[in-house]
Amino acid sequence: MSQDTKNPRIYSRLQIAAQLYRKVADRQLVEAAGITAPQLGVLTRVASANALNQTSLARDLRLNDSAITAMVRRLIGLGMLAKTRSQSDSRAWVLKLTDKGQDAIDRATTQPIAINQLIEAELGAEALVTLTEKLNRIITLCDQEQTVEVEG
Amino acid sequence: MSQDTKNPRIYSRLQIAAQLYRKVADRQLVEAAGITAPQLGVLTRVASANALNQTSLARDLRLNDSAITAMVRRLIGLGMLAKTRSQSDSRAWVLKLTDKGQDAIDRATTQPIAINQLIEAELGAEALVTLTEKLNRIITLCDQEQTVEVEG
DNA sequence: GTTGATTGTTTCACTAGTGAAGTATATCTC
DNA sequence: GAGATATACTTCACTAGTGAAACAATCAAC
Repeated sequence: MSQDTKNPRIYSRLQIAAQLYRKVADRQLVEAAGITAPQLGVLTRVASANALNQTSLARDLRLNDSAITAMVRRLIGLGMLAKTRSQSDSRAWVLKLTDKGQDAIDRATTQPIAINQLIEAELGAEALVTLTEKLNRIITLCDQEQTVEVEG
Repeated sequence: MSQDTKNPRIYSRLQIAAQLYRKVADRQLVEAAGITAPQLGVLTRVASANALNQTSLARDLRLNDSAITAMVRRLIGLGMLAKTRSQSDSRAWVLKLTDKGQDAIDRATTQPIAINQLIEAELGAEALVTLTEKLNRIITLCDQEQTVEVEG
């Protein structure tokens, strides 16, 4: 009984926070820009690079190749993204924003997303920094565990 | 450019940390106990209650009713869980652990899950507490945003 | 005691992710 | 330059979640 209140705490808090944050952010983002939070992540990455292929995108966002395949398909379906064959490597695609995709980014950055502002304001700059640091620490530890498993 | 390194930082760090943590924890848990982390969450909740129905379970874990329907179906498929009609309310099911389900919990609590121990050890007790507090703060803020939206 | 609202559960269509296996193109090596 | 290896991407089957709509059983009110 005290076991299931000690150990899983962090894990489950993290899951609940991430899930809930995404749910609320999605709702507000879809309202403001017609896209979800993960989709905005893809679009902004494509916007800031200048000839991105899917494998690099996957690495940048720390996602699976197949997650990117699906993501890109949806975004093309929404008319936010376009892909053309790379001239230097005919296996690869070059991803480009459409006007509609740029528009979505603009709307998402112009209209403030309430939940982001609320969390930033309530936690304060300092707490945000230490929180980010701890999350990064967790990410690093997970990465280590993964490589250990693969090698061992 | 400085915009997409400022605002989405927290959101995306949180998502990446939660996703990665789950991936690693799942791998180690499946190895140790034959179940995933969310499944362990369900089983331990069922174990600690004494006549749980799905709606209460959903509330406890902060999940959708339909997520529970699917979760329970999978766990029954694995032979970890059983459900019988409630005698007091014939719409509801009463969830019960099978021996195999109890066994999975035992194995998950006996064999330490490396990633949990690593994170606890590396962050330290104090940092864990403040991290949990901040995650709870985020959860509360998201809850508020949700109820505001519904009412407004 | 019907009638109407609420509650417990399911189904459906969807997003978002993993991992393994397959295909096609590039690249390295001899 | 032919063969082995690596890389870019897709497909498939899966877990895990959301939200809306439906259905049946219960509960409250009249």
